[in-house]
Amino acid sequence: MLDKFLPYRLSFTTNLVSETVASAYEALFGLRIPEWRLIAVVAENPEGITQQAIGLKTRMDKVTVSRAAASLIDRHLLARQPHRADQRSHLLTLTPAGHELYRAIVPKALELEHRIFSRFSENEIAQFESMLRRIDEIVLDGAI
Amino acid sequence: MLDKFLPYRLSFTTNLVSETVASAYEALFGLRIPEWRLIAVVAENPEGITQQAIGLKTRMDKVTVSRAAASLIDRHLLARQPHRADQRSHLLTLTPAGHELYRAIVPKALELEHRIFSRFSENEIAQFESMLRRIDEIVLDGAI
DNA sequence: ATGATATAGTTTCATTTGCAACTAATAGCG
DNA sequence: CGCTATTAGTTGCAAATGAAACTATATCAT
Repeated sequence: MLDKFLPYRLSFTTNLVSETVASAYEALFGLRIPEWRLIAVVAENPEGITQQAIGLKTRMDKVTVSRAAASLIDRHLLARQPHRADQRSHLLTLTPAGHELYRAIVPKALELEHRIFSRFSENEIAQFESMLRRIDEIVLDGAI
Repeated sequence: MLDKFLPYRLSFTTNLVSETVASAYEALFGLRIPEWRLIAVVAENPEGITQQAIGLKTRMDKVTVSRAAASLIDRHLLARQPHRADQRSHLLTLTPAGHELYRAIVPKALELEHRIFSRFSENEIAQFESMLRRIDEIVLDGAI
């Protein structure tokens, strides 16, 4: 039963992968997963992005986002720009050091991904990703 | 970058699915995920199984297993049999109430799984599971 | 046998997590 | 405008997690 139960298998595999990835980021860059996610999202939104937008995109709790942001700002990897349109929030952007770190992480992340999926063809990888997204859709559509 | 990064996608999807499953188990049976896993594993090992064997199989921390077992024993869903071969451990078995609960959960779990994967063909489901297992192999083989 | 080392399981403690309450700013409605 | 309701983000608190220390039993080498 359990062994063939897909939510269990999914969780099992994800834990394995996440542990691997988390310890690599920690060892190489001193970043935890939420911190790395913020760096990546902010890097992809060079015009700046609010914490709540990050939360929406990644489904991370706003508390998690808040704490990751605070920690990165402390370390001068992230900066807050005033947000004209809504002064409750700020726009997060990367500092030069943040950019540099991002550029250093990306190739390592891709390399790691490549190793984890080393026995998959391009085609299989695409298919796997598409299946994950279909599951997301189903669950998010509330078809539960 | 992040959006296409497979360890991230995997974690994203798993979180969605796990939240769904966890709240269903909690609401329907008052069980947390580790507790449900113990019930299932013990049900599949009617001759009894030790906590450490459960930990090995499921990769749950021994503390998690210990606490889930204690809680289930408190609720008379699980019982400890003496373990002749090694008295540091016990063999966990289901009580009649535990069996009954197990028989009640299984169809609900399958139904939920069915809903989550409703847009997948049998074939796709098999393929998805096999991919997850291949990832497990790669990571567990230390090919990282 | 006897002492040294290892293992099963529990307990303790520190860390992580996320909900809920809070603060500050905004939006909507009279 | 001015009052109420809502939202962005932080802080406080309680629950969940896991590493490390601990207890009890087992194994192994002499």
